[in-house]
Amino acid sequence: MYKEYKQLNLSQTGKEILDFWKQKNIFEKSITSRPAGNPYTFYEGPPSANGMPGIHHVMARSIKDIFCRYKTLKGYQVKRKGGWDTHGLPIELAVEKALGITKDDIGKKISVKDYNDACRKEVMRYTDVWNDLTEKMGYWVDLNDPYITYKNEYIESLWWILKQLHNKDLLYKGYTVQPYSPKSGTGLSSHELNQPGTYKMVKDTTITAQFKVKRDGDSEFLFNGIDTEVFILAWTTTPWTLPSNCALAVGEAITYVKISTFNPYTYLPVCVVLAKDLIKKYFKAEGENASFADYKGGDKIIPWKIEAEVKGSQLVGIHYEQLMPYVTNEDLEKNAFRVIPADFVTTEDGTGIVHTASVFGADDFRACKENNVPSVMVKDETGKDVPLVNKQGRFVDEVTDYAGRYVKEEYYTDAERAEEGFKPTDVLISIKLKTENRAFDVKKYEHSYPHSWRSDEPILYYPLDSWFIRTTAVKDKMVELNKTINWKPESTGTGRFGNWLENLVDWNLSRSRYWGTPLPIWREENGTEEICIGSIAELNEEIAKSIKAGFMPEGFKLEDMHRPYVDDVVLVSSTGNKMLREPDLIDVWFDSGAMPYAQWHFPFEGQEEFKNAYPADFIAEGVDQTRGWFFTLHAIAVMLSEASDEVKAINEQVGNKGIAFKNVVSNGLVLDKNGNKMSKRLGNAVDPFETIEKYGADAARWYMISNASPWDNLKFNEEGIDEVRRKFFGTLYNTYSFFTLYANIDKFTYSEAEIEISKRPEIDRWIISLLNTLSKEVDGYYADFEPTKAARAIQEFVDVHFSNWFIRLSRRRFWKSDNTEDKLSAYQTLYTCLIAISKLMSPIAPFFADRLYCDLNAVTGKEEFESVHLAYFPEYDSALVDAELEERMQLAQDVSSLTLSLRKKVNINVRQPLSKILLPILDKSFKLHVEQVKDLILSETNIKDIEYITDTAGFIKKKIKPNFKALGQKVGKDMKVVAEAITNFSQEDIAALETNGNIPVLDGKYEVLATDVEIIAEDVPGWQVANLGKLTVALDVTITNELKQEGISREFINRVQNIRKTKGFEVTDRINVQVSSTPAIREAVENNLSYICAEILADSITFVDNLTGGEPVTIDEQEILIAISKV
RNA sequence: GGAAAUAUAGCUCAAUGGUAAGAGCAGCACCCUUAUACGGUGUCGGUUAAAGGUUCAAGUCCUUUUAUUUCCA
Repeated sequence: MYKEYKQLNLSQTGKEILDFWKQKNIFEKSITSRPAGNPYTFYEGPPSANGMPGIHHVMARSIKDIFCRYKTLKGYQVKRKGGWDTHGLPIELAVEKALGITKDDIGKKISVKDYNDACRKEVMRYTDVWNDLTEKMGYWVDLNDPYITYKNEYIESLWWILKQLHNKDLLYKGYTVQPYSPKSGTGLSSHELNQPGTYKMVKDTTITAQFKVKRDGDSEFLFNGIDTEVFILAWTTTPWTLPSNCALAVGEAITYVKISTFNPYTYLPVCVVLAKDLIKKYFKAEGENASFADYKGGDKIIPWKIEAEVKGSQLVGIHYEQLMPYVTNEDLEKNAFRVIPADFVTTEDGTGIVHTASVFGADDFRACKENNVPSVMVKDETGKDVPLVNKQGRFVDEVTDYAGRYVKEEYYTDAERAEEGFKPTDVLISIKLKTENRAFDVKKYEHSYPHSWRSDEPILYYPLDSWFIRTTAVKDKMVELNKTINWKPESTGTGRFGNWLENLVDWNLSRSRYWGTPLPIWREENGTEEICIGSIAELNEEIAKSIKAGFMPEGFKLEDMHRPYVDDVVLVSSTGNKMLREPDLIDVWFDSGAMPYAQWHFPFEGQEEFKNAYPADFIAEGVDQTRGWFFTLHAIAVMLSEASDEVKAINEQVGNKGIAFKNVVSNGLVLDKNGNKMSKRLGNAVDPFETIEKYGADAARWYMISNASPWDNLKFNEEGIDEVRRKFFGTLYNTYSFFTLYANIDKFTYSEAEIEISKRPEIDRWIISLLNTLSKEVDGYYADFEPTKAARAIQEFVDVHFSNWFIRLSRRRFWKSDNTEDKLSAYQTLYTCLIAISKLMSPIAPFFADRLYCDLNAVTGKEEFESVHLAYFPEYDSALVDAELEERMQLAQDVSSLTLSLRKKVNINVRQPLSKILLPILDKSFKLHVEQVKDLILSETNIKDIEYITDTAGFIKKKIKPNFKALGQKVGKDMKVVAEAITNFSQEDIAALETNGNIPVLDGKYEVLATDVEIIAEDVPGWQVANLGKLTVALDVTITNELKQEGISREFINRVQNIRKTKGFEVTDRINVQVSSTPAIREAVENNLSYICAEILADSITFVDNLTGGEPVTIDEQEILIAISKV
């Protein structure tokens, strides 16, 4: 007996199948049953278990799961090692929140050790929840032996990688300009800067400074027609950066003007350059072209005059005199103090020319680097280059006038600021520039400026030491190899990722934190010697030397590679000096990007595993990982392909040019149903557990996959899941219950010999043909990482073709009580489809598919596998595909549909038989095709016969339409006239074209062939007619007395069947019928008695007057009574 | 500011440059059913985000703009 169910319950099915998988170790078997020599490699991007999983994780993981399951069906061995991302800022923040501390308290209120212990616990906090979701959603990944990024082995692999890079000079120390708090002496992360309240309105002294143009070949044009000095004006809100000025930035497309006027403080005649759009900010309209001769120093109205206009691009390259020449050198004189182009320059405010101090602004730093402008720096006591402002925020001694002064007023204590004569440094600079004829405008200006959330003081943008990976050294290779990676969607690879690679800068690895992978670099204090440690063994060797040198205690052993323990390690240099570890941690993205190597503890262990799983065939994550995981995987793989002999050797063996993954699917976001981001705060986040519990994982997965391509954002709507449940799973479930209903009655166990496909009836061969076409299509879609197309194709097949055509039209074949070959054929065909569907859908809906597969197979034992996930993908057999058959079945569906629409139009319902339909013959093969599906059409539409007519009698009215595609090449620009001529063809013209095969148009300019047009039989005068494309159906609506009686008989059958159903009779129960009837109905029933009895399984129908206890029913507006009883 | 994606019916999505822009869902009306909470037929619903351009022909190609989103700065 096939298992029968009361109703579809996907949630319950999911739970039961999950148990079944666990008990029978199906996941393990899905791997061990495939040959190790045929691997398909998947990398799991590690999630962080310190946050709860959301519905978007179900999305991302469904995609991963689908392709892994698909490849298993295709015979590959797909190992899926799980992983956990355990380091990073979110974990630190969670711990700080939980403990109620801030970063400042680390090392004070709480020891670094306790802090790190707390992180270690925090990071696996929701592991159980994650594991639970993984199981319930049906995501198969090996959680028994996951890689965990905080483990010593994992970190050791990272150190090894870093050492490979260090050996090839791909790891170096430099600096970046970052937000910096002098008070607390630390850099701030962008996260910290994004805290609410960090940006505040402040009033700063601002200076529009005059930079004196050097007169030379480049600048000569500026001196045309004037006899004063020429200055470029640049505005700054941070006057303290002026001694560090090294360039002026202009927008190349911006228009600038040269203006003659007087300096408002020295009253000297000057000529200044600024953006044309900003003239009114600096000059009063009344002063324009006023008399220069009449001007006296101190006049309110200062005369001015535009001398010339120039484009920014003309200014580029002009040299100017250093504004505040405290520090200079040969390099600076030669390469700095010039005008450079920059894309960030606007005419929003200031002068349209930006004062650039490379070490005190991120944009400045970048622009100067791009233009090879050196920075204004001094040497400290160790000979290292340092900026003119020290780490406390004070000017260095070289800036003689302000040596030791804080650059920001807020860094002084309130007492100091209250002292008489106290002036902020910015003000002192202003005064100096005013007297030197170098300030054009000085005023207070209120603007928003970031503050440190710790000390509440304005931050500085300041150059901080950082360790970098020289990714730019392998940029070209990264770009080249990226072109060999298959991106889904393609645009993410060429666009977002490709552009990112084109504009690659060196990877800043440094993070000033506590919980993360420590940088394995020890340095002498003066920086002359450094060592990069690549393994624990190497470290121990170095420690031994250090113990010998007396720097470390006897017997020291590093148990945990994290801080603070690792900071206890002091090494000894070749010259006998102490070497301390560089205090930075490395970017957590390096952790996850190194997982191909570190997950196996390569190269210390797992060489075989690594070799068999490198590179990945397939990875998938959200599109937000493009510059995260996707990039770090790619970057590390490409660098190691250059830097590591071990990796090079393996690349050679496996034929890898240096990539980490071959195929990558980057999925979009999951939004709420209104297209808003899901967030806990807004309360619109969908709980994945609730969803799975309510609808089942299969419905959720199918919905997400079938609804939109993975890379489009998904607007998650619960109603959509319900629709999927009803429409797809509901329909499929019904096809299964239909099968079991009759198969159990007939004891069909597929024990009979297979009926040859060629001997099966038309409809069976048709659905088998479609099924094979479907298998091929779906296979192609999965192989091409197009799960949405696969799901939609399966859905369409199940709903439209399988359920609503094949089964509907085959129903009668199952009722027949005798076990004919036709019936057997119907069973075998239906069964074959169900089994194939279970396999095709199993990657997307793994639970229901397995239930379907197992329930069927439990009776027949036709399949040798205990789970659909151990089976193989349906083989496509081209011999079973018959395109013509598929075509004519389509014809049958279309003719039926048109006939039904005609019935509706004239209000004759389907139970009323009609004598015939009329089909105009379009071409010779048409009639042949229709004849083969005639019976299907007739029974579906309840029509007695089909007649064909040709147009020889001039009976049919035809319509002609130009075929634009065919005509386009022929007539080109004459299309409009030709099309009009064709549309205006008379019936005779059309007839002529049909008989001759061609007809001239436009006085013979063109020959129109039959293939250039579409001819449709539009109308059959006097008949009810309907059209669909080229197809036309005419219906004979005459109802003879005989037809009428047959119609009544059908109504009668319908009423009896309804009564059977309400009375709960089995479909096999035989009955006796008593009727109290009108004469008309009695006559109709008696004339069709044997037919009716056969349909309703009646042994007898007797007519009685005044029947008691019968059911009242209405047929043809006549009331009668019917009583039925079991025999 | 840079890069990318998306924009088609109330909703979710289709539509090799080829001329009536289609499905499903939802709504409405009628019908069918010894598998079906299914289905059928009809109806309602569109300035294909906007504006230019290329072309005999544009939802589709090009340019600009707008909106939403993501990543980077």
